[in-house]
Amino acid sequence: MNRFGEMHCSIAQAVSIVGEPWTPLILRDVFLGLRRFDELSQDLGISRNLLAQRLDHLVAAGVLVKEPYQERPVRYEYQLSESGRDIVPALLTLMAWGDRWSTPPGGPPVLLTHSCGARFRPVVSCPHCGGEVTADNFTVEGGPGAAQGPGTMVLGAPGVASGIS
Amino acid sequence: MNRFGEMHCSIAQAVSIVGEPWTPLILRDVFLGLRRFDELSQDLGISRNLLAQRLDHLVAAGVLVKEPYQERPVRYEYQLSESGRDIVPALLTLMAWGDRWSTPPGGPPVLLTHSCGARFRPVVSCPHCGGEVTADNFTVEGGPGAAQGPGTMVLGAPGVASGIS
DNA sequence: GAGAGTGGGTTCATTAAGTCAACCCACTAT
DNA sequence: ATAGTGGGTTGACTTAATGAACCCACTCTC
Repeated sequence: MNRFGEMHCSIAQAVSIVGEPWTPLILRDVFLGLRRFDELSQDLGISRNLLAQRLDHLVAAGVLVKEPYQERPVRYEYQLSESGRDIVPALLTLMAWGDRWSTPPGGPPVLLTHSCGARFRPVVSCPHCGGEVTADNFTVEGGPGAAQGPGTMVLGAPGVASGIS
Repeated sequence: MNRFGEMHCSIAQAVSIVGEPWTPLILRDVFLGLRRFDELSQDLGISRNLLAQRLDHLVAAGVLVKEPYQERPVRYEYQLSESGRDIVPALLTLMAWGDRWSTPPGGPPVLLTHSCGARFRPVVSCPHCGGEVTADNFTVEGGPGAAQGPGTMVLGAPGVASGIS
């Protein structure tokens, strides 16, 4: 796609797909039930050609699937694919951060309720111990796919670690 | 800043700050220990004027702080502020998603180790029950700050819910 | 004390991307 | 036959990103 897609960094990979302007909001709307071109166009106020381009990109990336919901005339709707559904929690963590650091007047625009019944604020945790992950309590090191290249100098040297203030 | 900042949506708020091209990668690098203009410029291969602009933006948004680390001549370094440190877990979830759906040949470029000792893949969970949050097991509803406006139609009507397939 | 080096930028011309309004087409409903 | 709907495309205009060059204050080396 763009140059981010060529970097050996999973953040860059994710950014090459969901880092384009509007894309996270398109995914949010599709998740929330808006599936048709015109609904998205109206809700977001995005220009229609750009919306068409973004949808194409997301379909090509496998994040959305485009399916006809009627014949004559053929009409399409967009839905989240498996990878699209899998990115929803990541969007939630971004939302939680936005809520925390730039809450609009009146309080948070949305509230979340988990299937356990609790209203919750999403946290990132370690699946082994269940503890929350923060900038201070984990380390990073180069993995098997680490490589030198643009955007990855800092990881090129295996063993580089961080965190644990 | 841009039009995303005016939307009544916390995802849009987050996107208005970290959704600009390069910004997530700048934050990643600063977190990993690159703090100086030239280090960032070299690692990312970003043009220098754009890097300067992004750093200014991030400092203005309170995500980074700029501090002199020597006098005569004055030299500055950038570090994560509290809100900057708080966004790191959100970047991890994006990274995990990138790892899962577009792993580069050779495996994931980085490995994470939690303070509990386990090598882990970050998951998003509900702090009350500890259970993982997926696209299928939570609901969304308009909160006190919900408002009509561009980018928020779907949330304007309180009570809109989703999830729980 | 002349020249090279370093850190942290700014300026400028070129190219790519986003925006807005208008248009198009296949079909349906009235 | 006319108007409406869904899902786009086209084209002119404006904004943003890129790459290379330049600048300045200061230090280090000879």
